[in-house]
Amino acid sequence: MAAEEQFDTCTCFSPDEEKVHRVRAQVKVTEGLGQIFKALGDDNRIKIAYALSREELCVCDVAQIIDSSVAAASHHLRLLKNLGLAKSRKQGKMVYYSLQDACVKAIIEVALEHHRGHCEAE
Amino acid sequence: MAAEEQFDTCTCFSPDEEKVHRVRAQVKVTEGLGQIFKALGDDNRIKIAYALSREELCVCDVAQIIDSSVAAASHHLRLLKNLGLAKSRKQGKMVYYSLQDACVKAIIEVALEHHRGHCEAE
DNA sequence: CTAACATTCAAATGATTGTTTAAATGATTT
DNA sequence: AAATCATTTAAACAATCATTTGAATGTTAG
Repeated sequence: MAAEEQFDTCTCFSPDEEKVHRVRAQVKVTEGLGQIFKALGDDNRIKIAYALSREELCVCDVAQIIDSSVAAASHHLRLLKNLGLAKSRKQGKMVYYSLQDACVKAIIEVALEHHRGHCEAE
Repeated sequence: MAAEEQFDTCTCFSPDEEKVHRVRAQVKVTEGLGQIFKALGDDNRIKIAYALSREELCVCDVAQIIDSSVAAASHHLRLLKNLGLAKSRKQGKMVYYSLQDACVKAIIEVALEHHRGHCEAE
């Protein structure tokens, strides 16, 4: 019994082999999608994103809202912008940020709905 | 000029003080919301979540789909379950996982829509 | 009861990531 | 032009998190 040990941990291959291969192919559409969630998966950045869904804000405002240094706020805002979740507008020395589009707002709102428990069970 | 230096980095306090305080209060509704996004913000877990939105799967299936060890798959599934994003059902020695509700599915779908670029600009 | 199997658990390692600090842009005002 | 201010950048540090490994549960079949 040495040749069969090429399968290291689990032997439940045959029963759902077809299913596994099918889903494995479908799952490829999520490529790169994780970054969007990763961006919103920080306590400070979800605060920022929600704040931007309510008002256009400058870096300094954001820093005060999340109670952080300006550098940290700028860092988070740049990340959100680079991922296409936020956009910026320069006016004088100030830079104003807002959400990229209604779709980003929708993501936050649906997640909030789930978080509040207002979801039909399946 | 020593007394004024209690403000460490930024002096733009007065112009939007009211705005900042208002948004700072609104932002509190996002408390705990970051965890949901953090859960979906891992490349393997978003794959798992999307897979579960398509089919009910056992731990072993999931491990093969994301090409990981069974222990790692189990770890991710438990995390999704603990956060209320997935649910499980035991049948014999197997444990079958699926998404918690339609709301979780909606979060993924809206995010996918944004990721594909099918979003009305603001 | 024993053996085999799917899953879970727990500790340790390695990699990612958020924050801090200090310096550097870019823009306005005097 | 010099000084001030908002923002950005970069490097260093601290903290978080995913994965691995090996062992432990709990379930079914012989």
